[in-house]
Amino acid sequence: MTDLINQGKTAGKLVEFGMLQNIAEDDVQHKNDYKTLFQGQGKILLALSDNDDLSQRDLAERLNMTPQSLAEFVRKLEKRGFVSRRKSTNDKRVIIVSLTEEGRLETQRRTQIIPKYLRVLNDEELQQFNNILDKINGQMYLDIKDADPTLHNKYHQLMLNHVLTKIRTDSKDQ
Amino acid sequence: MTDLINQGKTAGKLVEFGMLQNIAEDDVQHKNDYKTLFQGQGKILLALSDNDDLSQRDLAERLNMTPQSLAEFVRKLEKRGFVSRRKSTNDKRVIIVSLTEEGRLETQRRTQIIPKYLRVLNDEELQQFNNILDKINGQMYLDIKDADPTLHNKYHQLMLNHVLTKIRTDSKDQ
DNA sequence: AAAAGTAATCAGGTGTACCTGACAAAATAT
DNA sequence: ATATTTTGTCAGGTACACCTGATTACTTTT
Repeated sequence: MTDLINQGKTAGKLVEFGMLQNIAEDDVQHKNDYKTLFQGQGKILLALSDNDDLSQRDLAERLNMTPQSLAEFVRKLEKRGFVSRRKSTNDKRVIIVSLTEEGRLETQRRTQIIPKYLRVLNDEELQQFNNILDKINGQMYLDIKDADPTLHNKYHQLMLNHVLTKIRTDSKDQ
Repeated sequence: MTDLINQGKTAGKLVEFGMLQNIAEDDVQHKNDYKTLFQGQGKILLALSDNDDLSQRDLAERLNMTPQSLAEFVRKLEKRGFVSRRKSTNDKRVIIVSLTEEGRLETQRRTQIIPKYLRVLNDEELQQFNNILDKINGQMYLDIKDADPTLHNKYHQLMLNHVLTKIRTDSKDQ
C-alpha cells in the first residue's frame, strides 16, 4: 500500500519531468529534437550510427516501418545533407544509405548532449540515478519483449540494444 | 572529469529511457499517448484538470498557443466527448470550456497511470528516484525561467506548477 | 452613438510521421 | 527463358500540431 503511494508520487514526478523536457525544448533550446530522436528521420540516424551502409529495405525492417516511409525519410535526410545514397554494385536494385560526416555529427549532437540539469546531481545521486535507470530500462526491455514477441520486434530490439550500447560506450569513452 | 563521464553515462541511459518509453507506447500499450500528453489536445486536458471552466482565450494564453490553434484542439476534444463548450452569460463573446466527466476520467487515465516499470524499484530506490527527480525538475524550472523570462512563460510555468502539484497531490491522496 | 478593443470563427497553410496501392527494374528460381 | 520474388519509386492519403490573415459579433471607451 505504501508502495503504491510512493510509486504514484514518483509517477507524477516523471510526468512533470517529461513535461519540462518538452517545454525546455520548445521554448529554450530551439533545436534539440528530443521528441523526434526516436521517430522518423531521427530513428534512421540512430540506426545508421550503429550500423552504417544499410540498404533501405534493411533499414525499414530494422526500424519497423514500410519501405515507402523509410524512403521518404531518407530522402529528407539526404536533402538536409545527413545521409548519402549510392547504388550497390552487387545488386543494382538496392540503394545503400550512409551517414555523411555532417550526419554523424548531427547524430552525436542529438544523442550525446548531456542535459544541463544533470549537473545538479552529486556523485552519489548520479550513481543512484544510473542504477535506477538500469533497472527501469531492463524492465522495459522485458515488458516490450513480453508484449510483442514478433520477429520484427526482436530485430527492432536488437538494433536498439546495439545503438544504445554504442551511445553509452561513446559517452563513456569521451 | 569523472563527473563528466558519469553524467555522460546517465545521459545515455536517459536517451535509452526515452526511447523505450516510446517503443512501449507504440507497440505495447496501443493508446497511452505519453507523447501527446503535453501537446495539443493533451495540454488542454491538463490545463482544464487544474482549472476548469476557462475561456478559450484564457486557455490559449496559458498554453502559449494561438487562439485559433486552441479552438481547433478544443473542437477535437469536444468531438471526442472530453470537453463541453458553453457561452458565457456575462460576456456573450466568450466560450467557456469545461471538462466532461469523460474528460476528467481521461485526464486521470493519462496522468495517473503508474508506469509498470516502477514496480521494479524497492522502497529505497523509489525514495532516491523521487529526490533525484525533484532536484532535476527544480533545475529545469530554473533553466526555463532563465532562458525565457517572458510574461507568457511566467503564466505558463505557473500553470504547470499548479497542474503538476495537483497531479502529485492526487496520486498521493489515492 | 461612433470608435476601438476583444473573443471567436473561417479559410487556408506548413511540417512531420506514418500508411496503402500500383508499378518498374533487377535478381532468383524453375 | 519465363515466372516469381525482391528493392525501390511514384502517387496519393490520413492524422496531428501548429500558424497567419481576414472577418464577425459583442463589449468597452470616448
